[in-house]
Amino acid sequence: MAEQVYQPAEIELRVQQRWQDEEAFRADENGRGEKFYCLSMLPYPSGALHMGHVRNYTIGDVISRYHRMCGRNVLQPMGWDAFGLPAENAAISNNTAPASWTYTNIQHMKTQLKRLGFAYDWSREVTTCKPEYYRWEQLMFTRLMKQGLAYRKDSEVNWDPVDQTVLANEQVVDGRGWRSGALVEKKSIPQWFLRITDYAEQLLQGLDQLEHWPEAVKTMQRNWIGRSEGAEFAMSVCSEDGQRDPRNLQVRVYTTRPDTAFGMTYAVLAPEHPLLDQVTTPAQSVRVGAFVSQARAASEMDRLALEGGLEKRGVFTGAYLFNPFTEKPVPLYIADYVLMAYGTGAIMAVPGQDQRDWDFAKSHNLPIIRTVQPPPGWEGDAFTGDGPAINSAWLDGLEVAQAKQKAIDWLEENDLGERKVNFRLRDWGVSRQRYWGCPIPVIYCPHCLAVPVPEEQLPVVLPEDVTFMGVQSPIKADPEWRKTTCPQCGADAERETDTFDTFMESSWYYARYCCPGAGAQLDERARYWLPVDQYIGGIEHAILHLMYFRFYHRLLRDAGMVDGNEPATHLLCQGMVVAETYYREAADGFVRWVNPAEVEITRDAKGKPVGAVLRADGGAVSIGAVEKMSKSRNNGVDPQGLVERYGADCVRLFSMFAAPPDQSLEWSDSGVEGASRFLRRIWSQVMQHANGGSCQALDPGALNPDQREMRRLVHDTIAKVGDDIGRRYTFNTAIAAIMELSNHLSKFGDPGGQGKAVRQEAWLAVVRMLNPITPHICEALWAALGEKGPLYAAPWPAADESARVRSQVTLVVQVNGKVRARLEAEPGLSRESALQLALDLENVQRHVTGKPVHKVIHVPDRLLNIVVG
RNA sequence: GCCGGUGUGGCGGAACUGGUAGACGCGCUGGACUCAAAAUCCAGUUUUGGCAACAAAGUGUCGGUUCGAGUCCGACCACCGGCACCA
Repeated sequence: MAEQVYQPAEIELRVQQRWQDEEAFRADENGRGEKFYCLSMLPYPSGALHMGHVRNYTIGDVISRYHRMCGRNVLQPMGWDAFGLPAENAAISNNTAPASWTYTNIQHMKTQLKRLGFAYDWSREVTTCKPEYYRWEQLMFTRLMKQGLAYRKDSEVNWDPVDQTVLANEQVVDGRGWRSGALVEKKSIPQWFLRITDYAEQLLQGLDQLEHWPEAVKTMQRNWIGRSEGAEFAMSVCSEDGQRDPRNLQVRVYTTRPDTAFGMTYAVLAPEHPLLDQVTTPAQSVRVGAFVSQARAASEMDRLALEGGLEKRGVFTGAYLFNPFTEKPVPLYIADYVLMAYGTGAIMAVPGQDQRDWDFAKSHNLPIIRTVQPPPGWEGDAFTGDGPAINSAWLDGLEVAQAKQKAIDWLEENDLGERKVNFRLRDWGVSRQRYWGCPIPVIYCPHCLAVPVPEEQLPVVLPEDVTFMGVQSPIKADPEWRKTTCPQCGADAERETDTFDTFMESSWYYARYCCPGAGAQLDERARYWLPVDQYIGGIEHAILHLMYFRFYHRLLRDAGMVDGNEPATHLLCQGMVVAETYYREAADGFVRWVNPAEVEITRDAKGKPVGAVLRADGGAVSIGAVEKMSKSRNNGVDPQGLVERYGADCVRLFSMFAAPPDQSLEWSDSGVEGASRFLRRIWSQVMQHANGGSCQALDPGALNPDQREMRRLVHDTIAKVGDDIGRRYTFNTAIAAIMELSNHLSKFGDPGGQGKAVRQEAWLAVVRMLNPITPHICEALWAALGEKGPLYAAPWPAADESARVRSQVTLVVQVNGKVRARLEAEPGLSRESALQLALDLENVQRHVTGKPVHKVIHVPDRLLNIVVG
C-alpha cells in the first residue's frame, strides 16, 4: 500500500540517496547514444545559493534530464569559480583566510545544490582556486608569452594613496577608495595583456555561425568588437602659412569618412599623444601643459558629466597640419574627446559631418564647411547621412560610398595613406594586483627581464595559509615569497606578485570538465564532449565572459587541444528573478525596505490590491516597484527556506512555470502555493488510481469514444510537451499542458477495464513528462504505478500518431470575419458541405439573411468565413 | 545619442505558420464539507448591456494591407536592458 499523503522532504531525500548510490548521473565517453553536453555557468561561492542560481540550474537540469530520457549520452557538470575579490573582503573583515572562507562556502552551497536534486556528475567537479586546476592555465600563459600572444605594457590602475594599494573598479565608490575614503588616483604600472585583438575579426565573423545564440548577445558582442572601415593617412606638421616643419614631423590620423577630407577645418591630438611635446609651439606650451595635467586629473565623475554634453574641452597647440586634399594648413588642437587608445590617437576634424567636431568647432569658433549636401529643409547640426559630395573638388557629386572609395584610392596612389580596419575591442588586461587569484607565472630577472616560469617548475602555488595585514596582498607583503632565481641565467630574481583576472579561470573550465584528472590541460576526451551543446547563464555575461570564452576556445584550438571554432552551439540566457518591494519612509526621508515575507496585501472585492500592511504591527507599508531581488531592496527570497517548507520539486516547478526562461521571473508566494497544490493533487490522484488494483492491457481498438478522446489528449500532450522542452524551451507552456491533461484526467471517471488502462497509460506519461522538472515525486509515482526500473533511465514517451487522429473537429464559422458559430463535424468536410451546414445555423442565418454572399473562405477543418455584402 | 528588447484581464502569463484572444496558474466571488477555521472539492470570473440566447467593445497610440491582424507594414508613445566622445 503506497503512502496517501505527499511528504516531499522524505521522498526527496530517499530518491536523492538512490541516485547517489546508483551513480545515476555519472557521464562516460563510452556511454550509449549521441553525446549531449549541457552546461550551466559555474557559481562564485559567495556563501549561499540565491534564487538566480536556482533558476539557472533548474533550467539546465530540465534540459539535461530531458535529453537523457531521449536517449542521449548526457554530461552535466558543476564547479566553483573560486577566486575573487569578495573572499579578500571577507578575509579582511572576518579575519579568516580567503581560502578557508571559500572552501566553507563551497561545502555549504554544494549541500544546497544536492538538496535541489540537480543531476550533476560530481566526479568532474572543478574548483578553480586549486593548483591542480590553475597550473594548466599557467602553462598555457607561458606558451602564449613565447608566441607573443601575451605581452606586458604600461596600463592605468586605480591607486589608493592612503592604503598604498591598487583598487579594483568595484572598490572605487564615487571616485574614492572603499576603505580609506581617499580620492583615488590614476597610476600607470606594467601589466600583462592577451592579444585578443588578433582574434577580433574571427570573433566577429564567428557570431554569424552562432545560429542558436540570442540575437541580443550577438549584437552586444558585435558592438563591443566595434569593427569599422576607413583610411589612415599622414599629414605633415607645418606653420600657419604652410611651411613644412624642418624636423619633417608627420601626424597620422584615422577616419571612417575620407570622403569628407575637403571639409577638414582643424585636426586634434589626444592629450597622451607622443608627438604632442614636439609639435607644441613655445607660445602655447604653458596652456597645453596645463590642459594635459587637467585631463589626467579629471576624475571619473567629471568625465561622465561631459559625456553627451555639448562642452568639448581643448586648446590650440600652435602647430598646423597640411591637408593633402586641399593643400592648405589646418590648426592642430589637443582635446580630450580624442582617445589615444583608438585608431592613431589623432583625428582630422570635419565639423560639417561629425557632431562632436561640430560641437568643438562651435565652442572654439572654428570654420565649418559642409562636404555632403544635406536634404532640403535640413536644420540640424552635423549631417551624417547620405548625399552628394559638395565643396570637394574632384569628389563633387559622388554619393558617400563612392566618394569614400575614390578618396582612399587617391591616398594610396599618392602614397599618403591606406585603407584601414579598426576595432573598438582592446587587448585583454589580465593582471590584477590582488592576492586571491592565480599567480601569474613570470620571473623578473635583472638580465633576462620577464621570463616565463619553466614547465617543470609549475604550478606557481598561491599560499593559502595567510593572514591579511591591512589591505595589502599577502604575497606582495611577503618579500620571501617573491624571492627566486632566474631560470635562464641563475641570477637572483623575483616572482611576479600580480594574479590573473578571474575571467581567466572561467574561460576554459567547460573544457576541463570533459577530462578530469588529465595530465595536461586537456586530453582526447575533450574532443568527444565539445562543443557544449547547451550553455545556460545570465545575460550579464553577454560581453566579457562570453567573449573570453570564445577567445580562449580559439587559443585551445590553435594549440591543437580542441576542434571547432566555437565552444558552445546553443546559448540560453535566463532572465532576472524579481519581486515586489515594500517600504516605509520615515519623517526625515529615511527609507526602510520591508521584506515581502513580512507583508500582507489588502484587496478589494475583485481581488485588486489596494494596499499592504506589515504583519508585525498591522500598520501600512508603501508598495514599491517590482525589482531584481537584492539586499538593498530587501526583497530577496531564500531558496533554502522554500525547499524546507515546500520541497525541491515545488521550488523547481514554480521556477519553471511562472515565466519563460529568458524573461524575468516574478516571485510570488501564492504562485509557489499553487505549484505545491498541483503536486499534492497529482500525488493523491495517482495514488488513488494505483490503489484501485491492477488493470488490463490497453487495447486501442476496443475503446469507446470517450476513452479514445481521453487517449487523444494524452498523445497530443506528449507531442506538445516534447516540442516545448526540446525545441522551444518554453517550459511554462509544457507545464501548463501537463496541468491541463491532469485536469481532464481527474474528470475522466471511467471505472471500466479499458478506462483504467487508458488512465494507467496517461499517468505514466504524465510522470515521465514531469520528470525533468520535478524528478523526485515522479520517481516515487513511477514506482507506485508499478514500474520496476528507475525513472531517470526511462525513455521519453512517444506520441502515438494513430491515437492523435481526431474523429471530430470544431469548425469556426465567421460572417465578415466575426465569429458567429461553431460547428462540430467530421474531419475532411468539403467546402460545399461546410457552407451548407453553416448556413443552417440559426445565428449564421441571422447575419447572412437578405445579403448576397460575395465570397467564402474555407480553411479545412478549422474555419469558414462567409463574406456578405 | 546609438543599439537591442518588451507593451495582452485584478496579477504572472498563453495564443508557435495571419484563422476561436485570454490556455495554465494566482487572486477574487459564490457554494459544498465543518461547531468553526484551515485544507479539500464544485461553479463563476476581460469590460459593458441582458435572466438568458446574444450583442457591442477590447491586445500601448494613430494609420495601412487583408475575407480575417495580438501576429504583417508605416509613424508615434511608454518602459526595461546594453554601449556610451571609438573618429
